[in-house]
Amino acid sequence: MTVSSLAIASAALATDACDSCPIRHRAVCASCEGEELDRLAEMKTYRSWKAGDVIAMEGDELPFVASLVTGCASLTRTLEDGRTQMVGLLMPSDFLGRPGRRMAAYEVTAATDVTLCMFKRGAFEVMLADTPNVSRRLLEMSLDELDAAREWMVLLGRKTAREKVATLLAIILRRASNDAAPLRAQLPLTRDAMASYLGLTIETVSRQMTALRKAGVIELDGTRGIACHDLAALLTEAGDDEDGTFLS
Amino acid sequence: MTVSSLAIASAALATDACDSCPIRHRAVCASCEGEELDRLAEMKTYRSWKAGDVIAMEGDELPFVASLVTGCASLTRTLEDGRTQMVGLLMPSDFLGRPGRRMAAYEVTAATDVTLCMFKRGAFEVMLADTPNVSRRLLEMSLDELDAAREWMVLLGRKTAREKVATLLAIILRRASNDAAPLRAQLPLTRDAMASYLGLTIETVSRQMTALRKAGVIELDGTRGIACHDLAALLTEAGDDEDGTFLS
DNA sequence: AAGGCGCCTTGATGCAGGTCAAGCGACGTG
DNA sequence: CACGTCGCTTGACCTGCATCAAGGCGCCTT
Repeated sequence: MTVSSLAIASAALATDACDSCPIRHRAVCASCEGEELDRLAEMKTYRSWKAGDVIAMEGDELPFVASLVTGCASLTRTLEDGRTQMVGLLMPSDFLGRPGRRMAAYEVTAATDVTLCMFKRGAFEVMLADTPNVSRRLLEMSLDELDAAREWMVLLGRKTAREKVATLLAIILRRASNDAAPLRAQLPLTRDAMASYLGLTIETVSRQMTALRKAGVIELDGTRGIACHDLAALLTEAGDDEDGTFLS
Repeated sequence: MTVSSLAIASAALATDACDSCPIRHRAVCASCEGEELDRLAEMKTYRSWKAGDVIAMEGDELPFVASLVTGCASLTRTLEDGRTQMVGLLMPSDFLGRPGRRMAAYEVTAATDVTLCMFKRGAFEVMLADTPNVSRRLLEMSLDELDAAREWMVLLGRKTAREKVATLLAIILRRASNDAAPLRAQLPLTRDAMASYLGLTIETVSRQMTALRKAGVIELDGTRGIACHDLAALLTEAGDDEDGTFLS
């Protein structure tokens, strides 16, 4: 409403990680007009967690919805006997919390240090109801997540351990480095978290990582750093080396 | 707009499977007002497929969105080497097609005989844009599907073959019979489709079905009929019978 | 009636990935 | 410094499911 809040809004529009938008993405900001941005700016608060912190347990009251600003968080489901499967991996600009449902359906854990931009449910849902641009964007984001979940199901149901690990590494490498070989990244996940993502055990993940390294398709730098000159090789040739060239 | 179309709308409201609503569900119809129902009635057309028919291949142009009226259809993804994983199972009132994307992202196959209620994309999207009730309902449905996909991921990633089969049977039994033991159903899926759903082979599905029958937790009637007096037993005790009582 | 086909079941065997166990390097703490 | 812990790796072994193969049953066609 005031000149200063509009100035903040314009500044936000100049970056990809828009600061004033619940969905934290330029595509939305571009369609948010002044008044909406003002309302959002008044609703939001920030909060941070350390790597490993549990942000919410399954069944907890989650009195906010939020947009992930920095870091990486996971959604996991645990069966009665303790088996656990990751079912969501949130990266910056991803949305957390379901409008209209206060209970957390999954355990939410900070994989790395995390900052959330949080909105009180009441205010957010009022805004959703009378801001078609934002609700349409939220629908798009849900459908993108559904597509991602379906790709993930193919991975869980049909891929071999080596393909699983290669696929996950490729996803992370692509997100981290915007092209320009060699692709490099710091893994935001522990081996445990990777195993949970992939439906494998930690030992199998570890073995496949060293197998990929020995096959020459990736390089490891310490326990978190990875590099890859050829994503295609990672994804297709992974599992060759039949003559054992790299093992001798 | 006319008296007769309003009459049709009211009649539709009296049943759960609403005939005039793109989302085919009373919850939506209850929030759809007269004018919207009229517009929907003018947009829709019906079309049927036989069991086994391919409704759309991955990458096909899908010039409509639709609501599944009767029967059961599957979404599947196939890897380059032919491995295939089901990633969606549509039942009556489920929605098919993504607004804003004309390409089919998955192969759509009729599991049983199927009828779709179809809407031209252009008209549907115009209506979406200025009908908040319907677009909100579509968001809810997407989020429900996302939850279902995540349950499915737990199944694919962490459950044993026996648990997988038991879980699928329980889902079908619950949908088919509204309580009142013994639960009975005709499976809408072939063993092949079940294997595709579960990330297993057809042989393993078959073996687990007979194991569950021998353990006494289900009965089989021909190849498609199943019954179960005790869902809890199916889901928890599945895999016991350690002393072989039922095998002697 | 014979033959063929689609769908399902059952058996024998092999292997990918799980399980159990040991050890290693980095880091923090008394 | 010794010690414990945490995250990771590696090895040895085992098992659940895939694979390969055969056969049964219902149904259609000729």
